[in-house]
Amino acid sequence: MYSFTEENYLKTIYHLSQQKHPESVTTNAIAELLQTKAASVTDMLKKLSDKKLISYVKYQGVNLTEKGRKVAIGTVRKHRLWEVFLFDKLKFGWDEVHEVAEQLEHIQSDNLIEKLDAFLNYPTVDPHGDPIPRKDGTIKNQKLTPLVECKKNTQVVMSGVKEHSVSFLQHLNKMELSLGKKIKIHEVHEFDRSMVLMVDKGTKILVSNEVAKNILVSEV
Amino acid sequence: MYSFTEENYLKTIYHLSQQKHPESVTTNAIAELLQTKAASVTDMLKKLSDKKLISYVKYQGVNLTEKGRKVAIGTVRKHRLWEVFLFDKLKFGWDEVHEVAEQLEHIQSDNLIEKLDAFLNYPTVDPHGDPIPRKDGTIKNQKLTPLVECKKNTQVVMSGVKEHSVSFLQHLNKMELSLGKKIKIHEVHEFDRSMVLMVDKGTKILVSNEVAKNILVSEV
DNA sequence: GCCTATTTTTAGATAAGCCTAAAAATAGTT
DNA sequence: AACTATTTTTAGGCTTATCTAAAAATAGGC
Ligand SMILES: [Mn+2]
Ligand SMILES: [Mn+2]
Ligand SMILES: [Mn+2]
Ligand SMILES: [Mn+2]
Repeated sequence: MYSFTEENYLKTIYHLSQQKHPESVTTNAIAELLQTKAASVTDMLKKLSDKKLISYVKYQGVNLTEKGRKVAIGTVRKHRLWEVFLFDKLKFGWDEVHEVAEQLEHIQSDNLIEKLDAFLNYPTVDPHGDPIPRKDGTIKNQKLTPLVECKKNTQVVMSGVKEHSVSFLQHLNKMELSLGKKIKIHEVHEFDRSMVLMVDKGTKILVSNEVAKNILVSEV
Repeated sequence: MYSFTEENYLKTIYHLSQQKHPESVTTNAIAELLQTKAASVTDMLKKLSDKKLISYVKYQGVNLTEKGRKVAIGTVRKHRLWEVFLFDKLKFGWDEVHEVAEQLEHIQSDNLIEKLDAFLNYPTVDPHGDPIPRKDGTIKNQKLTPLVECKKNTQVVMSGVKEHSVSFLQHLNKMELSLGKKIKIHEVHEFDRSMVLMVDKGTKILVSNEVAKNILVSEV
């Protein structure tokens, strides 16, 4: 139905429009996320606009139409289901799944995605804790709190990440921090806002403020 | 490493060179299998030749080089592993797997294929009974016999198909014939060379000569 | 050896997606 | 309101993979 490239653009516009609501998405922002040039983005925006997938006014940025939003969410759904497959079944690391899912998300077969969903037992979140859109396009968005906002002595569960970069995920691997771990905030250092955590009742570990800002937790 | 299109051309040349040995593969044969035009094929042959993937002499047809054969076999390996995944894990029918595997085979990640292979428990044949090339490029080719060559009262196991079309596979579904079934040749009608089979010691079924020619069997 | 049907290649276009460089529009500052 | 820095678009090209139509090569019959 839609090309590899069109799906990538729509997904990118979708992600950007989630970030800075309710502003329109800019040409440069798209170019940066897609690692391409602004001129190329303008070309594609015209094409997507012709196909009624976005509403686009020259120089004013873009917004997804309902039609475009459906395609974008469908692509996000495919991406996250594949990530679950790679992580749960093939034993990829959570730092490795994104790159491969970036390709797999463009395989065209509705039947494939439905069967994959069933095979994975209808997962609701991906390996990074992000929600998997349902087939009908709805998304159950559970609000997660940045670890940094938690007070001393509270008990929480690590449930997501704000930053998705490979280097950040690998850093968490080294710290043996992964989704599902029970975390108790043992101490918060005033000086640099670093936190001492008690993980799964094991040894205490220290995380920097930068790390604590990018870990998302939920109540026990 | 190699594009979607290049992989498809190399795989097609490989399949054609398997069929009619030791002749060179012709431009028209490639065009027909790929559902494209001869002029387009000539363009691609030049490109593949420049990349030393095929040996190509104008008007004389093509042959894969060792380098090209490796890429082709790698693609066949990926295709058949994905078919096993779709059939065994996602419960696709054997008439449905080819189309989707045609896309999945182009996902670029050596790691993915190794992990998929392990997940599937290192299968040796795909859902059509075709051998899966090993990682090192070797292929264990067990010789299968066309059912039509079997004599009355012999007992065999259905182990492959010669024809891979969706309509033939669906016809076999209707007849409840699938890989692994034990077949005893109960009778061979002289008139139209149709055969009466006893399947899994159940009821007798009649298959036409056309069908019997395209079923491959091995000894019990 | 020549003629003809068939196959294959060349020539010239097209479409998608990308690029650089230049021009135009916008937004922020005075 | 005018100047300027930044953003965005346009203009013109490039690459990959296609196509149609025409030209060239080949193979087979006589
Ligand atoms: Mn992608
Ligand atoms: Mn994810
Ligand atoms: Mn393919
Ligand atoms: Mn197969």
